[in-house]
Amino acid sequence: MSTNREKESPAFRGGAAFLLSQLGAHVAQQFADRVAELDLTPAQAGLLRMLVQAPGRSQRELAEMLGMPPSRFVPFADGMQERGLIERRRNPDDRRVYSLTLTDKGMELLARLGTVAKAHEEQVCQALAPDEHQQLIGLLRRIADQQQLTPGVHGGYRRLRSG
Amino acid sequence: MSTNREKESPAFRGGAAFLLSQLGAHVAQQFADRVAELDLTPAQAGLLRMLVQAPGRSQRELAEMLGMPPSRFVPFADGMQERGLIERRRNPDDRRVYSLTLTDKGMELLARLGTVAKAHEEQVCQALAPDEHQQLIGLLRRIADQQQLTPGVHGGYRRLRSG
DNA sequence: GATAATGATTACAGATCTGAACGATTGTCA
DNA sequence: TGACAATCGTTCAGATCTGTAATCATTATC
Repeated sequence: MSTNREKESPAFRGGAAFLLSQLGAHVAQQFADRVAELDLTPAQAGLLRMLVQAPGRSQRELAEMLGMPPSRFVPFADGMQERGLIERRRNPDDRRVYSLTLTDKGMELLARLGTVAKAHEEQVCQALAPDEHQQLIGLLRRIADQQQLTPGVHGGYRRLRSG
Repeated sequence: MSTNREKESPAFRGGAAFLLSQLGAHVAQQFADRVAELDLTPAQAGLLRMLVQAPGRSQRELAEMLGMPPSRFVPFADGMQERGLIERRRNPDDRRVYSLTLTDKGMELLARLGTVAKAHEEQVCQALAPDEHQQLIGLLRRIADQQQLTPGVHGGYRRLRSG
């Protein structure tokens, strides 16, 4: 039952899981190329998006969402602060935590990021008719929900863990 | 035109490009966890698949397909050879190149890998009815073709390049 | 008011990546 | 034939990246 020529041929192209992984890596790379023109990495772009969705989060929460250890988040946020994109503000209620927010310059860049993301979306889905495009989004959201992925948060800014 | 509450809300969950990237990372991580039980990394699993699809390729070709520099491919192949999964054979016509092939042990492991991949596919697409599952595969293949991705080859075993 | 817990940060050691070089072999061309 | 360039596999050193654990300030517990 392992040599059916008909059953095995789809395996050469992979099922949905393989295609998602393959396309995901491809799409992520293209996005990285695009945002590089704004001097941003995908993780930096992700932070901008996260800060506008829910401002005032602590660094630990943000690091958790981005899938990076807090120790790595510090120099990561440093760079964005030095560029004037984000602001660290001490929380008056708990002076241990920093509340991170976007600066005006950060919001400006986020707007340009939106333009880039829109162009990227269209370039990726060129092959699809508008109704198919919506169909795909629907299917992907159903999977994302069932897999309990946080909407709008991309935890993939880490290397694949083997354990 | 940038503050339509209706138009902006889907952006919070992301379009198809974001979902593909998010789900791709998630699915790739789950696959990594699964194949780890076979003492394999995703890249190693990919090499096994590639060798059965088209045996006798040179290391340089394989490295190219996997998206890693030849210098990194060498220790990568070393490990698999030491485990007796692949074989390096000098090409009689061109003694510079090695032709890599699967050993019996490698093919055996590849069979177990197929079982793992099948279970993974079902787990990923739990949320979808059988016809939706096929629909999704169809849409993803159309995109993959249009984006000129090599069928069955996952070039994402590299870090995201910023340039 | 002493002790434990938490957030941010730093220090450090280990893994990992990259690009340039090297030896061996083959193609090219006078 | 013989010099020269190109290719394949490989190695190596420098740079980069990554996670763990220790440190400091602040807050919760009791």
